Amino acid sequence: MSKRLRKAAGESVTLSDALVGAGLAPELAAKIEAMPHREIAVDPKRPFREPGGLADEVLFVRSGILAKYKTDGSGRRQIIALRFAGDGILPRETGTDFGVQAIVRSEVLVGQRSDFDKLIVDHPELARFVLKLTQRHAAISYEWLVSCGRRDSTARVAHLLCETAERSGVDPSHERMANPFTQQQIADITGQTSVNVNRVLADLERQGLIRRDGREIIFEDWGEMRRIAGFSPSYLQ
Amino acid sequence: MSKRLRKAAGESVTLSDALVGAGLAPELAAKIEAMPHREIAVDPKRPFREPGGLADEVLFVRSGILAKYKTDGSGRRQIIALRFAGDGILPRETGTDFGVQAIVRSEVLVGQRSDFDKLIVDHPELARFVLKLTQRHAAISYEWLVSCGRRDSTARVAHLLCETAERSGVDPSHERMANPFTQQQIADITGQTSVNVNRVLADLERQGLIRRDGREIIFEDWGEMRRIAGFSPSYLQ
DNA sequence: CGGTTGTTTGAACTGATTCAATCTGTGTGG
DNA sequence: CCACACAGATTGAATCAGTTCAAACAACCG
Repeated sequence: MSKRLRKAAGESVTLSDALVGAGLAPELAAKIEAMPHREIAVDPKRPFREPGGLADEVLFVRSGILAKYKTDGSGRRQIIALRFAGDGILPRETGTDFGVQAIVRSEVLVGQRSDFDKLIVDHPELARFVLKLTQRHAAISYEWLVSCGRRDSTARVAHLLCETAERSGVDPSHERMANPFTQQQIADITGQTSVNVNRVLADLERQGLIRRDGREIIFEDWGEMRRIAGFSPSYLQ
Repeated sequence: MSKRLRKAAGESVTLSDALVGAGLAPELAAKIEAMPHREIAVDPKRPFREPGGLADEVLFVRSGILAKYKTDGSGRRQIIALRFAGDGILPRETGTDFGVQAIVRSEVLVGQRSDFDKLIVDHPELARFVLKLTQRHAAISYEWLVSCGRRDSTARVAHLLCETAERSGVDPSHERMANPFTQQQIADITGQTSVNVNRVLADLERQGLIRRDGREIIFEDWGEMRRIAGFSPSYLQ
């Protein structure tokens, strides 16, 4: 599995690579890339799609990281899912109730829903792949729910860092990870304030679990990190 | 939509009814029921499936409510999803990392993964239905994440009550709802302690938003209830 | 250089937890 | 029909994790 993820990392040049890395047969990945589409470079500064839009588009992430977000009644923002290279964002008939924003500058393939639907119908294998991806994302949502509901703030942040290392294909015991998030974004993912995230990160560093070099993170004690995070990567498949 | 949900409510006698209520064409619903399967009555007292199991089975809920749950490192329990009549629980190849428990006594159809897979391949329409159901469940997960991450304890409980009313097809402004949850279960869903859930419920009652009659709940002011919960049912589709 | 975005720190506050005790309803066996 | 057990609900008091508000600092960029 780690091999699979390694391939799905940020360096892949083509979407096909990323999709194949995510477990899709090469000939089917080619079908997706052959679908009529636009390529868009998405800037992290401003929202890419507002909540309520995105009823007719399919997105595939070629490189970078996208975030789905929602806003509660009083305007507090919550990031509800991340999409790495090879991941897709499917529309719902009723329109999506979430918005989409880039975490880092990303390249995104934007296709028509109708074209994609046709593809799905013509290629049952592709339908199965999409279902499997969706189930993987569900498993990640579940893990996030456990984080938000039951873990303390330290464990939540640690868990996010562990998951991000795995999903972006970094080998945490040897490589440093280019942490893609601002502290505000970590707060929006883990349901806290950026002030507290700051304190938690400082704590983790003080305890010798991580070292920080600008935005980069070096895991000094991966085993202990996993332990306090309660992180076991099996849910990532 | 409320009509659709009304049909999916607890009273439906057959699984077909529930599935059709959830939007499946009758002839395809029949296919699912024709699949080789066992019928099991699940008791709420003890877990139905432990985490780690459920790699080869498909579940469909005929009546009642099932909960998927996970446990964090230190043994604290989090309910991550609910499945009402007409909902299904699909396996993952790697086995599921969640357990399954009934909230109320439920009737469940248990089929073989292989049979179900065959069904999916043979009927693209069914594949589409399953994908759509899965997306609906994802949308619910997202809303739960917003709850756990950004809403205060009152809003979290209120939101759960609103969602439960909708999903179980109760018309909140006229009918009373047979609240299926113990306070501990509400705590396990909303990421709190049962002690606090108790205080929140007492608060809601004191404010005149709900009235309680044993386990039953009467919504005294549905509009205000929705408001403090930040509940807008569009995500349920 | 000034403007902007992100990080860091302190002090006061508060919502929710924890622990512990009590109360209530229901079912069971004598 | 009562005694007992058990699960769930309720309440209080002490504590604490995380928020809020405010201010300062650092890094980057045109």
